Amino acid sequence: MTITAQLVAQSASAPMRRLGALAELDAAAANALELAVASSVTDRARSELQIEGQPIISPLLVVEGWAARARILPDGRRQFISFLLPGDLIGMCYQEHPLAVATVVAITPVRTCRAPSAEVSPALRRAYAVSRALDEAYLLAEIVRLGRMTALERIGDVLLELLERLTLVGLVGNATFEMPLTQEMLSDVLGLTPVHVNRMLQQARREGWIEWRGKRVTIRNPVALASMVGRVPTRVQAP
Amino acid sequence: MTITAQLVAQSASAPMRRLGALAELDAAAANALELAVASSVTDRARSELQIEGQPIISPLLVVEGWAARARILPDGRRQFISFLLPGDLIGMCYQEHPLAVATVVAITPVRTCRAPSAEVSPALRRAYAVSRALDEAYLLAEIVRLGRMTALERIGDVLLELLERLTLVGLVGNATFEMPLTQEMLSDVLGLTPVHVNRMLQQARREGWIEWRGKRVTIRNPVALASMVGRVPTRVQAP
DNA sequence: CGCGGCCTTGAACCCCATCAAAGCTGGTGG
DNA sequence: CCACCAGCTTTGATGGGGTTCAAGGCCGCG
Repeated sequence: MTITAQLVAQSASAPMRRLGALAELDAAAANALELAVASSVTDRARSELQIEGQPIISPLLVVEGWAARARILPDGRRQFISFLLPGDLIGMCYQEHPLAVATVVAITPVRTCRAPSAEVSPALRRAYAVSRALDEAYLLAEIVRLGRMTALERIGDVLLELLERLTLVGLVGNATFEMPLTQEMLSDVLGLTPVHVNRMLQQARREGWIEWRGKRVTIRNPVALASMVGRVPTRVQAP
Repeated sequence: MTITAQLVAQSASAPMRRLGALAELDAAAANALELAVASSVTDRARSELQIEGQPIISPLLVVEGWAARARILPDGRRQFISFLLPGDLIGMCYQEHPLAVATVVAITPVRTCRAPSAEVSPALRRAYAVSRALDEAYLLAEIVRLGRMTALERIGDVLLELLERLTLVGLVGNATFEMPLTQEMLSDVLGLTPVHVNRMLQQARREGWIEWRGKRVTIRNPVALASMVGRVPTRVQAP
């Protein structure tokens, strides 16, 4: 990679970086993305970008910040379905009159824009398709975590997933990344209580798996941790 | 519905019934489906229709029988991701060179056929889109089950989901349906041990929620059970 | 009649939940 | 610059939901 290309990559928006990593984008796709990102809006943390059961007006792209897809049971129990990171698509459906199947809440202030139509370019359509396949793969991973992993394994696995996904958008350096989640939010995605997450995190730190100070997380030895929790890199298409 | 239309509906294949319920099919779609179903093949129970990490040759339609998507951890722990029922799609992706993200195992002898291309008709494409959206909604439901429900609630919820899905294909009469699952398979989808599933099933029977004799399951009062486990009908598009 | 697969039962244990309270930290205003 | 406060993290004690291990019972089938 040339120095100028690097600079471009650094300055490009997260959606551009992510979708560009998923499929080779042509000029039409790049232009459409740049245009879309230019008119992005910011929502406050805790605001709801989509509400379960409500119609989806337009699919969105996360430009900056974190969000989560959540479901709430009638008695108040809350489960996070997945995290939405910069570059991720929200509510991209192909059926008519789509309804949101989960509520999307902003974890940090979140900047989003409307996702350009797939019609814009075959390259963009391909990128969307891969993105969608990845989304589904991560849902499966979440199911396995919740169904068959211990608390400690869940924590290691979800952190490795975040590392993997943030790497794709270029937000990781030295196995270290910004982590805006509270322990309570982690517990909501891991199907645990905040108290137990706290204790297991302490153990993970004590045993030297991870470092977590302030809002920065470092995974000490990603390869070793991956083999410990039985994790393999997520792949949805043959090279 | 006229009597002849009913007869047609009864004699139609499961994919035709299900996809026809998801979107109004035109003649092109119906013909393509009929043609595809005509050349279906049967796999023995326990055989693997797809293997995690392997390329997907062609998307399939389940014509008859049950299968499951599964993931196995290195140490042998197994988690079922979802059940595949008659009329369901398997491995329908839009990216190039797709890889299977889970293993598909036959629970009963399973008859499948290649899924006709979406190019065949806009109606078929619409049906596929709705089917896909439903699949995702059921994945979310599974995540909530595993993350935030008690064992008893998980059992009630998954049985209601099966009732809902089988109703769509016309395989339910009087809240009763054929249930080829062993308790071990149920435990694999519910993230529990077979022993505990057994005990909770006994409780569910004792308290009169369900009846389960041989391979037939009856849900005594679906509406009451739904409100008890906090379940709402799955909807992915506005009317 | 025997056998394999599935269901059932018992006892002991442990992981994680629950409830409650105390420490910490970063941001805000005086 | 300090005091204050809200939100987050940490800690302790206790209890329960689910697991584990092991054995026994049932049933359909060859």
